[in-house]
Amino acid sequence: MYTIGQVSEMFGFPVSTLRYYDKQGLFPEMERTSGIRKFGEKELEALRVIECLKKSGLEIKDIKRFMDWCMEGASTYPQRRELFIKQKQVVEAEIAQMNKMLDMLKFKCWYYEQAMQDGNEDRLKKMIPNQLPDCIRASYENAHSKD
Amino acid sequence: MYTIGQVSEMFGFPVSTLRYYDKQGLFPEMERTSGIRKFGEKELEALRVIECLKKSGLEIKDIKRFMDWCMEGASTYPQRRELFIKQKQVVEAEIAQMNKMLDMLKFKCWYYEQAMQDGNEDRLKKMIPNQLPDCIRASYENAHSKD
DNA sequence: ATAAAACCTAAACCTGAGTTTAGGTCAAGG
DNA sequence: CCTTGACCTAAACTCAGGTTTAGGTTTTAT
Repeated sequence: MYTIGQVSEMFGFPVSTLRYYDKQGLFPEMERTSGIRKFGEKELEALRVIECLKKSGLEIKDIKRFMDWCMEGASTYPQRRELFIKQKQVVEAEIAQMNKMLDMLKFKCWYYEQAMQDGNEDRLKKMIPNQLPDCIRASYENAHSKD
Repeated sequence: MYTIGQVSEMFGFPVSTLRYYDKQGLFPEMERTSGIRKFGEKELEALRVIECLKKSGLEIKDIKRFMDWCMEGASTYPQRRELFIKQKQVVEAEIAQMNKMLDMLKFKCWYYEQAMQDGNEDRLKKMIPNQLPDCIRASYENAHSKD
């Protein structure tokens, strides 16, 4: 069993955030001794899930709904499974998008490297895509394609 | 040259958001004819960069700073390059994290699939990591490792 | 026994990123 | 011409997700 301060250290969340999550109902089974919160293995696993679902873009109230399902027992397995399937798709789409952003960023890094060498952007601005070096053209085209 | 409504269509941003970005100074060179905004190629490229930098987690005021650098000319190439190098690292780290989240989500999908088959979580809860099927154990371990 | 450190609550406050509203102006088609 | 839809502004509003504050209790170390 851990105190809120220890959990804060372990996960790198401020204490105020853990209290806030608790208030939002994200630790429905947390115990207390004379008012003081006791985080057990259940709460640590909840925090791992919270971290994951938050990073995948879910709102607190939807995470709360998931915790409610967990309290409701076996009858909600289908909903919980559906949630994770959906978030898996969301994250896969996000990674794909991030990779596109990465291409844009790589292109811009190269672009400003060139601009610094040239002292201006004249040559770059006149350049058409097929004059780009191979390793950069792919990134450029990916970054400038629609969707 | 495009109107704000056309650009809204092209990029899928609400008109109010484009006006908001303009107000925040993200289109420093935008022209107008009798008060009406005219989006040219410069503004479209700015929007592509805005999209990219926002998705990489940059705040509006930092994007504004970048636009200011663009107005200042060749002397700010180093700062602009640094910005893109840093954001590239940020996005790379984010992708790595997303992949970890994905492993957690895959594990949870499998977990609830099993729970539905079993009708309860008894078997799953007693299971220790090396009893997991190979294809899931890797995800589980990745998802539960620190950092 | 006592003082410092860590815990507690409720409620006010903050921030970023827009959105909405109210009241007007502009331009393209009939 | 004139109307209708798209445009304009300033300012107020919204919302999620916390953080801060004020005032109090509990635990821990000396």
